[in-house]
Amino acid sequence: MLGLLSFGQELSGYDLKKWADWSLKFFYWSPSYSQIYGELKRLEKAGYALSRVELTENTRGKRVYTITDAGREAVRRWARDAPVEPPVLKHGVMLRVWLGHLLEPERLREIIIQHRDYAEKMIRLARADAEGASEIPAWAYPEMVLRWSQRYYEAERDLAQQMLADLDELAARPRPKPVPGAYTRLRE
Amino acid sequence: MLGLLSFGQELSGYDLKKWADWSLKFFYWSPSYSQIYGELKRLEKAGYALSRVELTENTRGKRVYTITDAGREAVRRWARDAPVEPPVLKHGVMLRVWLGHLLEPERLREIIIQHRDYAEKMIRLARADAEGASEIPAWAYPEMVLRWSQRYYEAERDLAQQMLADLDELAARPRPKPVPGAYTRLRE
DNA sequence: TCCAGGTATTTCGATTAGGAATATTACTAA
DNA sequence: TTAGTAATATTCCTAATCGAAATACCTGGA
Repeated sequence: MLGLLSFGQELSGYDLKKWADWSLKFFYWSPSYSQIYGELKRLEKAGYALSRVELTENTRGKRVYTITDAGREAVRRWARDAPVEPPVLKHGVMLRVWLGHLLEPERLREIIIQHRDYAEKMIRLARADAEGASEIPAWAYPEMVLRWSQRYYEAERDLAQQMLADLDELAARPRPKPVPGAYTRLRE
Repeated sequence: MLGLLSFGQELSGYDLKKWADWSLKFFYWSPSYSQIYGELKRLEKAGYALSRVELTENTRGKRVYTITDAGREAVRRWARDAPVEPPVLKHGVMLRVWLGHLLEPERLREIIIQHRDYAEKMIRLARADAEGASEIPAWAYPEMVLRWSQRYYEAERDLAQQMLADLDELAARPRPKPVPGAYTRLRE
């Protein structure tokens, strides 16, 4: 949240959510509204953000937040000093492949193909976002991440394609004789 | 959890946790103990799992669970019919790059290098796990996922390397003249 | 004038995380 | 033989988080 505010604009909770949805979609999840509004209050109490109620003519008021120097210092400290955590991945598609023994091979193929198509969609989205390359120096980093995202989803697509090939190879493989009791000895 | 049980062994909550930690580490998170023990009770109540207390000589008892036919049918249904959700990614490293304007360029490099090293470690781990390729047919799918994981982390490593190059390119880039007020017009 | 859709925030229950607490057993080294 | 620590096994508790719905207002178009 402080990271989003660190670009310098005044933002409402609603803005924060929309912007997080939009800008982090390729590499991070976006917190829920309840999370955001609660956190904004805590940030203000902690002195990391300041709010005021914006009352434009014939608009209902909204509370907008700006980051304070202390807040900027706090994100900066986090970005600089927090331990580099490994990325968190929850790959439902791979979980399904992992449970391949429960599915018909054709259904498994379909699932992987759907995932490949999803990756392709993400490539197009990232490419579209990367179009409007601006001259503003602060945007240089988000743009770098956009390029990374493009390549990431290209890799994801290629990986899915590879897996389809592996699946064919598995289907063609001569079946080894079943060992008696094999399934109960799995943990050795 | 049902997926883990679907391989056929009797497992305790503790086993479940350890096995989840070990077998899903490349592509999925592992639920917490509290989650697991609570869920096991619910699964039993729902008729998806059966438990008994194992009391070997001079061992303290432990409750072990097996999957029932209804349980097997439920995971199978999930694996087959549940909508193919996009993978969830929380890439803290990219979040940091995105906030690159808050860091010294050298620190950013260090962070990316650490991430590349992490990817390399994961490649080695996946390779090591893939070594013991078994003949047991049910293992074929986990092994496919292992191969996928290897390639996934290879891509992650290459992507990090690319990003280091991009970073150099950015540093070498002639700085555009700062536009007055540019930072406050970011949202247009 | 009506309705859909976007803006803006709050509320609530359910889920999940994650660590501490509690025991017991197994292994290792002094 | 004993002391210590690592591993096994489960429970408990608090805080974080989700996600969906509820509320309400504003705008634009049919």
